[in-house]
Amino acid sequence: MLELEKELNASQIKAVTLTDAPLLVIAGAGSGKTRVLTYKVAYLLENGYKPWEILSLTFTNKAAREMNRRIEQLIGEGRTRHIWSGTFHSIFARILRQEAANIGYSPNFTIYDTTDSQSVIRRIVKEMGLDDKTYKPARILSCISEAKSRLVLPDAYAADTAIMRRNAARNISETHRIYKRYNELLQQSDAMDFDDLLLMTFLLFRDHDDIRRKYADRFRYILVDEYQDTNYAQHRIVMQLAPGGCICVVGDDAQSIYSFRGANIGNILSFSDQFKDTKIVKLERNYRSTKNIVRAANSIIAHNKRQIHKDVFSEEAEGEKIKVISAYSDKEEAIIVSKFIGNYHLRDHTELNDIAILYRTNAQSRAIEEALRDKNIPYRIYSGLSFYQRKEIKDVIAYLRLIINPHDDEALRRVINYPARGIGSTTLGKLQQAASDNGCSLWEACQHPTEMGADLNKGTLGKLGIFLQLIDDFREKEKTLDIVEATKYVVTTSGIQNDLLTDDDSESKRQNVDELLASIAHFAEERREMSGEESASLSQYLTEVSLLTDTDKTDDGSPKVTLMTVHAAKGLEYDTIFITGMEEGLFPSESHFASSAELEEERRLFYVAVTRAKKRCILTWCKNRFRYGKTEICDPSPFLDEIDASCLDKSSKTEGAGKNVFMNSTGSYGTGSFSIFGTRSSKSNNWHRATGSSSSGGTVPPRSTTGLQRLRKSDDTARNVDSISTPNGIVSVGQRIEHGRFGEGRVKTIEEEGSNSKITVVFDNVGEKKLLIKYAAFRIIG
DNA sequence: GGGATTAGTATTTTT
DNA sequence: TACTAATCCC
Repeated sequence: MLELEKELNASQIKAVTLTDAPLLVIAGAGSGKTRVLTYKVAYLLENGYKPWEILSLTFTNKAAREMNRRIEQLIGEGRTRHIWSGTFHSIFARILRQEAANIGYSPNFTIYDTTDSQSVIRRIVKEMGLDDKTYKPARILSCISEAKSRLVLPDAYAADTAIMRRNAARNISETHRIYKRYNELLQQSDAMDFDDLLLMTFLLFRDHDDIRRKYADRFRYILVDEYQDTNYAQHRIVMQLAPGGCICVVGDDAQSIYSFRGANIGNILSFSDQFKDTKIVKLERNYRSTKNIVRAANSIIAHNKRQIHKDVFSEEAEGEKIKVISAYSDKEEAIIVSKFIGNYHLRDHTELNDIAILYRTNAQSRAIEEALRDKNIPYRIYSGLSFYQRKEIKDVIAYLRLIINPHDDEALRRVINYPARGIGSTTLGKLQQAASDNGCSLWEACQHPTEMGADLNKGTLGKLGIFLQLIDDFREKEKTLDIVEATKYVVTTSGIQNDLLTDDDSESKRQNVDELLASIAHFAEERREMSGEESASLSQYLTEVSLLTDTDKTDDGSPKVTLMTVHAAKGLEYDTIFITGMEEGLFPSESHFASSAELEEERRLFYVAVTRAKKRCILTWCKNRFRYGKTEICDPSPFLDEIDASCLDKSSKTEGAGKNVFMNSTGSYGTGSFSIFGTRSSKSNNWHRATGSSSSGGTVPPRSTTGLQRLRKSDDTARNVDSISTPNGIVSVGQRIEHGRFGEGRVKTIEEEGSNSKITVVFDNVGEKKLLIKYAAFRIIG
């Protein structure tokens, strides 16, 4: 039985138990939003709703997982399995695969990522003979993306005079033709881009009311998290699915920071106009931060005009004042931050895991990384480039994509001559021409090149034939092998393995391919656990991977300071937060001075940054910043003046500035003075990036065998041992550990198998599970 | 087909 | 400055 009164405050209880009217929950920062959502699901389940009648939509995989974990914790594992819980994109991809026949797609359609989409556009621009200086792929794609997220199809796009006029003004008046052609090519390749997953779902429901009704009837209750971040398409689909208003959306307009990606703050501001008789519940008590931080944050956001009024308050301690510190340069700024961290760690015993350094742009991380390295402070960094964006990974995945969907032109182009097999750009050009002449995919053109008018010589035809046989062979093998075996087969047979082995500096690439294989194994294992299916399909894996980002990658959890952009920090919290680069033109970003709407978004971004802090918040800015190869003179951010002066530590300003003069003239501190972790060889990768090539970097001793050799060896060299070194410390048989999802348990056996080492653990509540050390999130408790 | 040079460009990026 | 992508040349 749920004990709501004990666990929740009055407005939280209201948000949980109100189920007979459309509900808008305005959840201030740190107000227990996830708590409310999980309790609400539990409450629904206790009040007659079946798991499969609940649809829970989030924006990130991480948020989805966190929700599921906490619901399980609340009501036990078994009952959550059939809840439709996931990201908009993954849930809709699932529906679209099920209903693919109705919209002219196959159930195995490919999901194109941004790179694939841009490459298609690049080709179209070339094909149409347009100037690639003005028709830049990224620019055009963002136009198309914007149109799709507003549910504007190519014909309507071309007919929209406002759009056409705007495009003409921007010198890209042919965009509508590119848009149309782009859609044709995607359809022909049996592929959808990210925006299509939403757009197609909308069209499916709009044009097939029986199908819409099927889902609308099934989902008796719908929950949507982060509603301020929904775009128009998502908003409309939600309306299609919840015509009766059995819906609860949760969000905070003050934390809307993704308008540049189409998020429409209006969706939450006007929610009650869209759904009749909407009830609004405001969660205003902040459980996260000190009074001082909440007051400071309120004073910042008060400068915005467009918002839903709320009184966020804290009942926590008064807390430290916010420090504002100026530095002479970005280098000094970094040194000051690392110095503070050293002090906090030594004097106040602040855990490194409880500290985060935030910045507006990724480029700012470099100086900070250097300063932290100098002081041997370990850090993890969430940066832009995803593991899955790496060339070697994309290559392998392209082969897998081709197995599932041979019409996937982008995958075919990627691998037709990798590894090199003598099918160069000339041949590809001819095939491409044949394909567009015949309105078919490249794959079909490859099947009958001569008939389709591609004039290839005997030798080339032979090479092409070998390639086609290779892919056919893969398609055959895929039917019988499980996904890990199939992928290994692809890596060895395609020649990728050989290519990576003959290249001396491919060590990290080999490791990455290894890691990919491990992640596939992990995926298969997880699927077996979750759904009880015998084996996961390649198609499922590819869907998951294409909708995955690097922030979803697991980390070993060892003590490290976290570095990331403010955007990436949304939804997270830390005891101590540094916000660096508080300069005019950087934060707020200079391109945002033009419109007040954009300045308000920057201000919300600053609000998000400050409200990440539980106890301590330090703001830094530099008088000089090195940008684009030049040192620029900077003024402090106007946002600094917007903070209520009573929340600021007055002494910090002068103190910081004074010291900087000293540091500037001396260049740096001695490296040993803040070496809190002893000296480590800079070669050993103690500070590996979250997106880095090796997830076992600092703790597992380096091996001399190459990645692929190790991988194959590890299959038959698995042996049982008594203890093993893991990123979380040494684990021995008989020890107790705590796992993020399974709770506490005792280690039964350990299989040493290189990077694929596993431990078998008997969990108190969920029984025996095998965990892959590399990925499992656990800690030793005894 | 692949290495080397050069030109261009540079927020934020849940999917 | 530093990275990527496109093109050039062998």
